Amino acid sequence: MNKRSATESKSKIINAAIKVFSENGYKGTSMRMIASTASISVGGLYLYFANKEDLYLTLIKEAYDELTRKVTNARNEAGSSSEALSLFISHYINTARKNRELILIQGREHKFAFGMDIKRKFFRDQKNIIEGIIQQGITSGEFSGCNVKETSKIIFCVLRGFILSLIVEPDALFSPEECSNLILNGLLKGKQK
Amino acid sequence: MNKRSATESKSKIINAAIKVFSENGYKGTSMRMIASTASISVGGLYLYFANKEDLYLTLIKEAYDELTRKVTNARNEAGSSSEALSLFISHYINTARKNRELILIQGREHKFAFGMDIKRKFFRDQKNIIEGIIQQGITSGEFSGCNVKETSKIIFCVLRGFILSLIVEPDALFSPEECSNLILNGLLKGKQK
Amino acid sequence: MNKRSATESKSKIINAAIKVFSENGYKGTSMRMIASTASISVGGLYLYFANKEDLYLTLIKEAYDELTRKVTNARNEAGSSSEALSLFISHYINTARKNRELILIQGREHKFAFGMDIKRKFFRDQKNIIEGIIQQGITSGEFSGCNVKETSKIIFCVLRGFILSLIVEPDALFSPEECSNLILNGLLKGKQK
Amino acid sequence: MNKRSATESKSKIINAAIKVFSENGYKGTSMRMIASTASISVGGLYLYFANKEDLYLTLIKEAYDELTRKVTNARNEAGSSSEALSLFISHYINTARKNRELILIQGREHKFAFGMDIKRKFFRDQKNIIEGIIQQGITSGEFSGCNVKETSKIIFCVLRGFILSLIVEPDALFSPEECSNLILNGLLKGKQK
DNA sequence: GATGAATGAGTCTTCATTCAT
DNA sequence: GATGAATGAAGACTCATTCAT
Repeated sequence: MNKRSATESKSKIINAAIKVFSENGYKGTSMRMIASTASISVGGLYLYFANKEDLYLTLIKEAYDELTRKVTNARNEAGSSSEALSLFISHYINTARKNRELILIQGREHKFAFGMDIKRKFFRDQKNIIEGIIQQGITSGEFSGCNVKETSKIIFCVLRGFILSLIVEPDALFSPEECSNLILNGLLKGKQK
Repeated sequence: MNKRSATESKSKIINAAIKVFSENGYKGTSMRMIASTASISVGGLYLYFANKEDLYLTLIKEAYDELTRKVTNARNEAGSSSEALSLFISHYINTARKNRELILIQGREHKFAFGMDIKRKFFRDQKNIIEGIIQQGITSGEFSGCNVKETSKIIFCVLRGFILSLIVEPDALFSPEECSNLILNGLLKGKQK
Repeated sequence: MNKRSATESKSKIINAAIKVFSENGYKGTSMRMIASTASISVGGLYLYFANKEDLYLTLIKEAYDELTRKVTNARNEAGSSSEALSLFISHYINTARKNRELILIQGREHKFAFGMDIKRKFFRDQKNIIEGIIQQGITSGEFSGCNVKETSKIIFCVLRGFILSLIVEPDALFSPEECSNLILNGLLKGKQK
Repeated sequence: MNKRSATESKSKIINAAIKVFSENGYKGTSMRMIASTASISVGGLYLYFANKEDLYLTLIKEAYDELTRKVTNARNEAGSSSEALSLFISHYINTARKNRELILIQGREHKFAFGMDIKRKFFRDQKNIIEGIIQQGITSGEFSGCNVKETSKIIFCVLRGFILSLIVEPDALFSPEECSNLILNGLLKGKQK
């Protein structure tokens, strides 16, 4: 019966849960797995979280909030729209890379019966930020007059795909710079960079 | 008690399994769910598949093979590299859209203890095809001299993200044309289309 | 994996459940106890009943129905009101004695969160029958003009107490005849029997 | 961290336990519930009672003792046997009504693995008192010559049923007077009251 | 071939009890 | 005295798998 402070235990649990959930998904993770990873008893888990769902939700909420905070800043720091988009992309990707656990964002195996409101809000927020950047670029004459909504969906999908690759297939990871470059300039020749 | 031919039963099971797995994930799907969707008995499932894993593996293998077949053709049908890439993208996306279940490809909730070899091979194949198209475009002077490996990873990530969106958030879906356009031309002004 | 017919298994479970619930109460009974008493696996229980509550409810419903049926007949078979009451009492007590499990009727340990509607209806029905008998006895001049409602409550309480004694303290059981006698004649001397 | 005297804490716990046990039964009551009702820590409970069972036993023992004390007096206060019986009944019922928690006496959900000796002794004592009253009434010529043992069992059952009704179904409660009246005079006409 | 009753290990969750502070 | 974090066994329920029919 190791006596730890409440906060210490809670953070041990959170870290363990992030690790185990991200490796095995929601359904594939048992409370026992989390407990043993956190070096705590099964019952101990329920001292800090009402149930498995609550634990999971806490996790993704935290991850979302952190990413949203960083990414929002990106927009404000930038001089031009190109720069804003590049910053957005690299913030997003670097945060995801560091917090491999962010993959949770994309968790999909439990039918989204819960937590979907959190997730949807997050996705909407992200897409709005991208749309804002692109719209501004078009208005300022920096970007060509593309379909804003479609384009931001595509960009968002690159990032989503990146995160999924973090778990599925680490070799698939690319650098933020190359990504910005492709999105800004495209593949075809004849664009003055 | 229905007397069906073996193949008929097997295909009923496969279709049911695709539907149910794609909606609920691997862990979220029970053999009973598959059986009842296939209008067959639980025991009947084990007449055609050794176990749940075997059934799942059969499924993704088939889905992969079909997509690979279609996508490979894309390359051969095309006149230019741009066209090849556009065809690849639209084949990929349209197939995925039609076979919503393809999302299985990306399924991640069961620790990848099995089936990972199949998946990895599939991913590698896909990326090789894209790399081939890009390389050819550069060689022929059609594309600018980008980093082939990185670029194809990014393109692959868009597609992967698209598939994930199929389940997660249908609003996020974009059109293949817009996607090809962005990838080919980029966002910045000043490219003659 | 003994193969029994569905009905056979279900009745084995019901009998086991009656026995175990009546001995240990709702909370004090585990599904494992019922399963092992029924010589069936734990999972087997859930083939026939959705959950513990469902099993319990089925039981008390059946017990109530049987008792109500028997007791209703009592009234119709009797010639006089005295006889009707005596028959009611002996039917009630004998049925309860035979189905020791009837005690479930009185189960109280789970806060009555469920099943209370069934129980209440049963109690109301029983009391109505007694009231009917007493009222008729008064009308016909057979009984003295007592407070019908109060009196039937008291009689009902004797029966309820009898059933509780079945579990708590078998020595406390009395004969239906003596009970009828006391209720009809009272303790005081000077009544011509 | 409240500094209370030991006796103060102990009585707070007892009161809380009476309340909670009587509402939820033995198995339905958790130590945490008692602790929080008593505004004490979980660990604090174990400072005064060895375990849950000990706490429960202390409770029913106290409740029994109180009732026995009151009811014993009844006998001594009375002039006649009729009066003694009436007093016994009203003391019993009124005490029970006031201490709704007395229902614990009848608690049945925990297999009676423990506490049964206490309970049995209590029941035996009560019945002996009733038997004594009846016997005396017969000897003195006040009561008719009924079967003493059977009759006292029946009377005891009315009281037991009354207590059970306290929880199960408050509408079923009757007045002590009516009860005494029925038991003394019976239902049939022709008795001079 | 096909059925579906049966199994039992495994899942989430609760709770009496202990003990470092 | 008092606290409350920690434990682990036990409970309700699920599900992949088997097998008698």
